[in-house]
Amino acid sequence: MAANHLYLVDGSGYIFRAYHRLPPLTNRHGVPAGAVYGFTTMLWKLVEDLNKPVLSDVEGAGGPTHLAVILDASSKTFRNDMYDQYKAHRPPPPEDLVPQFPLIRVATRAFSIPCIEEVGLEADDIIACYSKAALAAGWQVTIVSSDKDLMQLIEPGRLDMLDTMNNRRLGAEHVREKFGVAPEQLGDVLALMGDSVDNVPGVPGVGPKTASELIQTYGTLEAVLAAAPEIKKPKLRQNLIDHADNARLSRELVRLVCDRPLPEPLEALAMKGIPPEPLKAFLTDMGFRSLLTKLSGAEAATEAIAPRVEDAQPFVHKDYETVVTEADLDRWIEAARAAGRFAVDTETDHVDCVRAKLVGISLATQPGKACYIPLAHGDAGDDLLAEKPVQLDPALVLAKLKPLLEDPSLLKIGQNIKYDLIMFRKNGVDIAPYDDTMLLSYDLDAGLGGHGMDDLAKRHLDHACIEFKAVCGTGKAQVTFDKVPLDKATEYAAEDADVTLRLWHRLKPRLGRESATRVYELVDRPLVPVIAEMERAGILVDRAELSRLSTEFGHEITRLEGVIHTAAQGPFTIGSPKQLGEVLFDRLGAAGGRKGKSGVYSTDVTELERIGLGDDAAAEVARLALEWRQLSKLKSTYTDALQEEINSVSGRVHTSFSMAVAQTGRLSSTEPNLQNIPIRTETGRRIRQAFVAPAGYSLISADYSQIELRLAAHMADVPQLREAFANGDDIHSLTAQELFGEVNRETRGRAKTINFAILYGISSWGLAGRLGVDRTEAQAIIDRYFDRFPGVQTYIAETVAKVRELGFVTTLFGRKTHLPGAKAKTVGERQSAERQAINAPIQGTCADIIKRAMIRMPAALAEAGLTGTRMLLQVHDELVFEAPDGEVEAAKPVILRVMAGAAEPHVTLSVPLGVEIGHGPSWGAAH
DNA sequence: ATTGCGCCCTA
DNA sequence: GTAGGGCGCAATG
Repeated sequence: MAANHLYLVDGSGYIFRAYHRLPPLTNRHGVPAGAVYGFTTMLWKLVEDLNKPVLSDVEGAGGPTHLAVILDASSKTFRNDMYDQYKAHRPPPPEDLVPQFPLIRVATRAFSIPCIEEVGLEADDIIACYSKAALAAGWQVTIVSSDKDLMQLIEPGRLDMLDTMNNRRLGAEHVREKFGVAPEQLGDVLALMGDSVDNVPGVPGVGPKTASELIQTYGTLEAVLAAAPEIKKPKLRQNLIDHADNARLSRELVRLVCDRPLPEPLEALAMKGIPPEPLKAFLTDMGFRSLLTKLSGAEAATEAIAPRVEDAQPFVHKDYETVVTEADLDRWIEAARAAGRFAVDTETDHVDCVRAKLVGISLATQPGKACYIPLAHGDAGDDLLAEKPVQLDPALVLAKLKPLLEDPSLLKIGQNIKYDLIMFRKNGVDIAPYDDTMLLSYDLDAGLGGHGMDDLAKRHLDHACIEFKAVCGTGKAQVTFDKVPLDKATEYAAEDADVTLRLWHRLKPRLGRESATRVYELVDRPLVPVIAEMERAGILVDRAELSRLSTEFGHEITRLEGVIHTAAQGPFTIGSPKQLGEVLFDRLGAAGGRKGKSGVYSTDVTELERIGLGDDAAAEVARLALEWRQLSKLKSTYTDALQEEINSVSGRVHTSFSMAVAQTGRLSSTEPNLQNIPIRTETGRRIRQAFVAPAGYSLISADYSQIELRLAAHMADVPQLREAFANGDDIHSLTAQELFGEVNRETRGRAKTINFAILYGISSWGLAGRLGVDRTEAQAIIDRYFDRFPGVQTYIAETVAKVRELGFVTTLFGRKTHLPGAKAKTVGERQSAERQAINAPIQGTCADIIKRAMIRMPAALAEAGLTGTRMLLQVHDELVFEAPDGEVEAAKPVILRVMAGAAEPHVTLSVPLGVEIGHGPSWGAAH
């Protein structure tokens, strides 16, 4: 006899998750409806399963015979009587989610499905009550939710949970995996760990891991509390003793109530099929055209208002293949050809791609269908791998893959494909054409979160990738990927390719819909091979010179230490802001002194300079400490560190440019950061002089002159500024003349500060601080600026209006920066977002323009026959080249032309782009 | 061994 | 007031 199977949908939980997972759609009335759309499709799928005996992916789990949606009726429940702080700090739901709550009830009614809520009970409790009743009647139960509190109810074979976003069944094994205990012990774990969102106190210092370990060791919460005095770790022991009451309270808070009378009898939840009305009316009203089409079985709607929701499939690591035979390799290559596009990922033995060796390659041809081709596992010989595993010959694999990876009719998809491009280039393979999911995400969602694979898998697939740490270990025990056994390596590497392919399916279709195609195709995607080549080239540094500077700085630092300790009447750690502050203010009695939030005196430059004006011991220490700070900064960050960064293979320094980190579209540089090499002080500039060209070569430095101000003049349409740039006039002098009626050193300096303040999103408070005037005076200056340059005021007003309305701003090339803070609750946060909104289009357009110049540069140099000239670095508005001495003079006009014309033809500026260029034996000399 | 903070280098 | 990365210290595990 087929047992009844009750499905209980956690409606409130679902809508919160759907809201954060799905795009912010609005229905045809302009009401936000993304979460409702998700909810509707989810119900649809559940209902469809009604007539299927078994869900395809789970053995024995049938579709529903009974179904209800459970909602929270009110925010106050009996738990608030127990503990008034319960859920007290939970932030209010987002503004565009609020109108969707009532629509959930409307949607449920449209399906003619019961919708149950009860005042004073949370949805979780109602679900518990129904679960208990149904189990008692011998029914199967499935709770449609992924809420951890509800996992307490799981009973093997009788009650499971369904995560519809992942299409994943959650059983006792899931609880065991996630919390290390059986479902019936979960309440004790949850009580110990607490929940910051619901404000369940738990025990301080006890997180999921410790809670799980304690319950695993002692069995129950009471047993843990009883054994507390014997626990070894002193802090944990004390916390358990001190907060035993909180733990018991938490236990009651997480306990689900299951003994209340049912609002509706079980039989009232029977599925009787879905009448076409009122469902059809609901779908029409909401404008869910694709679902409407499904319902009426008519022709496909030409343009559905909602995106097609990809059927989420679980990640099954055991299905990934390890390819070690030629026949298997051929089969995968054939599958990739047949698919027309596939994801590819390389595994290496080093993050540094100059030294890295290719260890393996993974491919994914369909979601869930991926393989790993190991090439060099166990080559080094080691303990983990007793003997070198059987693998295909790397040369053979590369020879077979080359036609595939270079086939112009096949799209290669990578996540941060710059790395793979470099690795394959080193092995004689030039991947083309390609897509990069990291850059797709960056161009769609900059400002909404990270763009690394783990971030994206979490955000779009609700999937936690296997951690690299879990495969290769961490710290001293860390091994390189070639030491990893093939089965583990396959799970990790193939998953990467699988995730990448699935992400591409989610992201690529959005590009056109969300107007990101232009910046992706015109700016970021074509930049990848250019940057790859710059990183591969690296720059030469004079190790001996850096070493000399290190020694020199070191001696001076030692000398200063002696003098400082004498003046301070005793030794202390000068590098510790805490100790320096205490010496200056408490021991030597310096006046003033402001403490930060961690209770430490501020000892930053402004503070030390202020103290240094005096003539007592504190002033002397402050002045000397400034010198000490400068030298130790230069030594530790530059002269010492840069020597370590010289690559043992190339003898040069290879930075890594991150293409998807900065919110505005800029690049960033790491390991080492070559975008913050000193230039402002004479001592600092000596470090720039250690960046050199090899014998017979020179370095060329070309930078845009005041590009951000020029772009502001164009974007805000300020005639005086535009003319001044066209005539080559001094822009700060002009501003001084307009604002103060006369130009001298002082007014020009103030005008310069104000011009920068505009670019950074002006505030009277901030400008006041910079100019050393009071707020009223700063505001008066701003008013005068707006009066003289009304276009600036309009630009700011329009930009702020735009970010408030749309939540993002755009550059002239269409690059978006999302600023969710513009809709934040606090004024401070909103104002901060507004300043970012004012700056991002300017800074971002500058980034777009120099990127366009970089993309065109290699071909322009090649066309001019300059085969020896290479672009090495980008520093936001500057490009650094290395050129044979014989090519320098010919290269300069090419570089100038490309940079000055970089916006054209896609963007036409009303101001010229000025470029300054110089060359010399070192970077310092080229300026 | 990892993490947050204060500080400071760049455009 | 914008955008970044990295160092040493001091407090965690």
